[in-house]
Parts: sequence; structure tokens; C-alpha cells
Amino acid sequence: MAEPAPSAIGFLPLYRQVKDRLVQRLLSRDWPPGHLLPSETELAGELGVSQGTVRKALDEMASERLLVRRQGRGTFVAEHDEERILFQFFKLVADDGARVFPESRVISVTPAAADADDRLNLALPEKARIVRIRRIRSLGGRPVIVETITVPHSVFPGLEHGEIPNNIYGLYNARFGVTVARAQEKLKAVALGAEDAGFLGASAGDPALIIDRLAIALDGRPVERRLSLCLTDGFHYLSDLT
Amino acid sequence: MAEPAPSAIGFLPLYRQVKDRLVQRLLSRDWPPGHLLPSETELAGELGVSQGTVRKALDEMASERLLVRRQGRGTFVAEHDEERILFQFFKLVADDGARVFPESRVISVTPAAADADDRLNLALPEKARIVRIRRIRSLGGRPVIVETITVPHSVFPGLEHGEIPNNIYGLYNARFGVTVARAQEKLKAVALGAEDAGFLGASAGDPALIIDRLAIALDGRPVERRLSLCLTDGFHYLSDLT
DNA sequence: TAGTGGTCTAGACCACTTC
DNA sequence: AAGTGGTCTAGACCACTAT
Repeated sequence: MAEPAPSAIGFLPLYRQVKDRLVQRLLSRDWPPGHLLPSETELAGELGVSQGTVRKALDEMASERLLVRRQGRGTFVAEHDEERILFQFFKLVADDGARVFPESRVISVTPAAADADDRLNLALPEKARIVRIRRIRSLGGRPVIVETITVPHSVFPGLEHGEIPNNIYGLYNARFGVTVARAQEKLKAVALGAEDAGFLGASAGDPALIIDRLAIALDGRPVERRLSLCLTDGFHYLSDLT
Repeated sequence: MAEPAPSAIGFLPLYRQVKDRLVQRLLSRDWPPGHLLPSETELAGELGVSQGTVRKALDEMASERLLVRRQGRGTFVAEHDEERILFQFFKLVADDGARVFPESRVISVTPAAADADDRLNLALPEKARIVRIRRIRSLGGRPVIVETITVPHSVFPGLEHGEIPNNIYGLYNARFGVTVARAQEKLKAVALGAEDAGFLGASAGDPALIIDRLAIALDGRPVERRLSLCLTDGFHYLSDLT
């Protein structure tokens, strides 16, 4: 690690090599969520680099929300608690600005064969199996979201057996060792169909926001596709352009 | 600047003080967009701090897109060119992923008194004047957005006289010295009204995405409110959750 | 070749938390 | 008082750009 370690594809700084090694330890669950990492000085000693180089790697991982740094206490592996979900992944906010974590009522959990659309989005091979979860989510007691989650059976084997908790990313993490690191959402306005309108206590043809999310795991794999059909009277999708 | 400079409200690191001074020079137009800043070493000498401290201030400003750093060339003041607008502020993307800068056809430019809603959003006093711009924007030749822009007359005096270019943030910058630094967007799904449907070649009642943007200038003032009514067949709003 | 930003090091001290 | 991350410094060398 003391060597410059030139790479065929340009130049890879030492702090990036350090970061890659630390990410590996997250992937291997060597350091599970909530775990306290060794101090910068200890890591520097272990890896044979200076404390400043370790620092740069840790700072970059913290900026990607993989770690949480707390002065005086230490550096911790980030957790998928409700607060993180609420701010990083749940963008629907009441018009008065209040952020509320939605409650969920599961409608169905169905194993099935992946169709062409699923295979394309989740990068799955022919004949792959998926699990589809359908649930209604409520904000302040009012049903406002019809959610359809599609995940590869290979990534979450046996997901269809057992409870589906409200915070499903916490389950992915705890039961399957899969950490959702980031996501991409595509939004459109659509007219509600009869069935969805029924779930939401609205009328067929009413406008609704459809959020098409693809969630990416720590290792870069797409691990979940989620379609959310949302009523937006009283709520809005909040997007910060920074 | 060599003093720790303790503050009544906690502790303000030296690099933040340096950053504040550099931001002031941007605000004062001492360094206009596109300008090449002095090198890190020169700035460090001028300000009486180490090069590493200047570096940290510049890095933070670059991460906020106020500056652009280019190895071997220098550090430049960011510009509001089309490319930046396209990636930072224009989130509507063709379904095949192509990013296209929209063309604009101005419908009206109207000075008026600010209503209660305008005053609330733009933090304006009673009896303030505003200018309202209405235009139709097209993607690939097809009209898909009805845009209503509301700006304080006090911030952009005389805006109503003269051409409204397609890239209006470039105009704010060049003609009025106002740099839009960030924005917040609130999205809802709505049913199209008859007039808007006419502009877009759609039918009244069709679902549309409404984007309610508040743009914030470099100094933190809200300087523009923009309502965009968008058709989303063939296009979507792209949001990255990182 | 000269100048810029980017990386890396070593060491000092500060602010915050815990014991 | 001890340990952590956060700041600041000084200096060396590397990668990239322009001339």
C-alpha cells in the first residue's frame, strides 16, 4: 500500500485504494451497520498510510452516506433507520412542509416470473424469478400511495415468507445483508385507473403522480424497482436542485 | 486573519472565514463568471493563511458549483451556460434518456402588483411590484411546457423591456448581476385546464406535472418563482436520490 | 519548462465526548 | 484526563495543461 500502485487505466490515488478496501469491509459485513470503526490513527497504522490519507477516504465515504462521523465519538457505519429513509428516500411531503413517515398495509406478496420489463430494469437473465409486493401507504391516516415493489428472488430468497415491515430497506439490510445506497426516480403525471382509485378513495381519471424508482445497492447492483402511484392534493414531491 | 477569531455563536473555522471572504468577492462581481482566480498559493499569501486552508475553502465552493477547478489550468468562477442549466436546473428528460435544452416562445411579459402568494414566496413587502413572464417551451419541436415566471421588479428593474432569451438565468447574471445558485422544486400531478391544454395541443382534464420552483440567489435571496406545467408522455422528471 | 491543481506526509493544536 | 474527529500548517512530490 506504500507503493504508488500505477494502474493500466490511468492513475488511482492512494486514498481511493484505501476507500475501496474500506468499502470491501462494509460489503463483507465485517463492519455491520451501526458498528464503530477503528480510529483514523489505527486504520492508518493497519494500512500503512498516513492519517490524512485515511481521513480523505473516510470523508468521501461519509459524503456518500456510507459512514457517519461524530466528533469526539468516532466513525460509524450508517444505518437504514427511519430518519435516513425519510430524508434520503422519501420525498413526499405535506404541503405545510411536515415530513411524515408513511404507514403501510400490504395487499399482496407474489412470487412470479420476471417479465421483459423487470429483466431490463433489474438486469436479470431469462427465466429469472421475482417477488412482487403490493401495498397501500397512508400519510396521517389517509391512504395516498399505491406501491408496487419488484425485487429479484435471487437477491432476496424467501422474502415472500415472513412479515413485510414498514421500513423494508431495514429488512433488506438485516435479513439479506443488502444495503440500498442510492436510487433514481422518474416521475410522470398519469390518470388513475379504476382499481387504484378504489384503493385511494379517489375517482378513476383523477390525476396522480407516478414515481418509478430503481434502487441501487452498495455494490452497484440494481436490487429493487418500485412504482408509487401518489395522490398529490395536500402533498407534494420535494426536490432540491443544488 | 491569523487570529482564531472566536465568535459569540460557537466556533468558525478559518477556512470558513476564508470562504466567506471569497464568496463576497463573487457577490461584488470583483470576479465575474468565467474569471480565472489567483492560484492557491497567491490567495494564501494575500490572506495570510496556509495553502491547505485556501484549498479547503475553494474545494467547498467548487462542491457548491460556485467555482470550477481544472487541474493544470486553474480555478474559474462558474458560468450559467446552457450545459450547467441543463444538468443542474432542467430535470425533464426524454424517456430514452436524452437531455435536450428546450426552446421557448414568449407569450407575454407583464408588470403587475405582487399578490399575497407572490409576496409570501419571494419575501416581498406590501405593494411590491413583480414582472410575470409566460412562455411555451418545446422539446424536439413539440410544445410540452407552459411556464409562468414571477420575479420581483426590484431585483430585475426594466426586465420587461428587452428580449427574454431562452436561457434566462444567463440574462439575470449578465444584465442584473444576479447569480442563481440553487433552487427547490415542489411537484404535483394536476388536471390540465382548457387554456393550458390549448397551448400544449392536449385536452382539458389530461394529467400534467406541475413543477413549482423557487430559485435562490448566491446571497440567499429568493429571486424567482416559476410554475411549469408539463406534459409527461414521452418525458419524465429525473430525480437522483444520493 | 513553468505553473496549476491534486496527493501524501508528519506534526501540532483545537473542539467535542466520555469516563 | 484520555480519546476521537476537526483544523491548520509546511513541505514534498505527482499529474495535467499550456507554451
